[in-house]
Amino acid sequence: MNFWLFKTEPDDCSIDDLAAAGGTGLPWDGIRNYQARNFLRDEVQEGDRVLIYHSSCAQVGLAGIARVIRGSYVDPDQFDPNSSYYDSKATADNPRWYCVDIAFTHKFSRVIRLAELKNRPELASMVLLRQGRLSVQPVSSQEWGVITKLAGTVS
DNA sequence: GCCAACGTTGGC
DNA sequence: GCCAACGTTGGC
Repeated sequence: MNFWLFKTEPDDCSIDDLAAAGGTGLPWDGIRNYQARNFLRDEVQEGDRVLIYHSSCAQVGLAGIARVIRGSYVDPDQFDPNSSYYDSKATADNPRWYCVDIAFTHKFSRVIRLAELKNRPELASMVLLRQGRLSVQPVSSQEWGVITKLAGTVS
């Protein structure tokens, strides 16, 4: 069982949207970055836990927790010319992009702000703080522990 | 809206 | 394979 952080713009899909989707969860699709794709395709597995990060919004930071309920499968949007995630170079025989399904588990009682994460020496090595522009990234079990403690959540 | 930091593309 | 030009992410 591994830990991850997924970024999302809450205007697009927020922790509340995930909660509204219930146990069926939502496909985490539209990832079009190779490094993120490789994590999704090769490493993210059913049962893994996911921190939900809200980006490009008023309250940037960690909003809650989800669980992977379906491991990697081919992202169908890449074949749909009407989708903004369409990729003309992807074929059924040779798909480029993958997604997973996740379901809501927990919403933090407050957003743990990016600034707060930056202030924590224990979190200095978080991928989030060291590398920009990566929307799917690993989280260590130690970092997970620090963060859930900050959130006042045991999960 | 600005802009820094990165990723991708494409000419050579 | 290098690297300049360009596009995107994402905090502020």
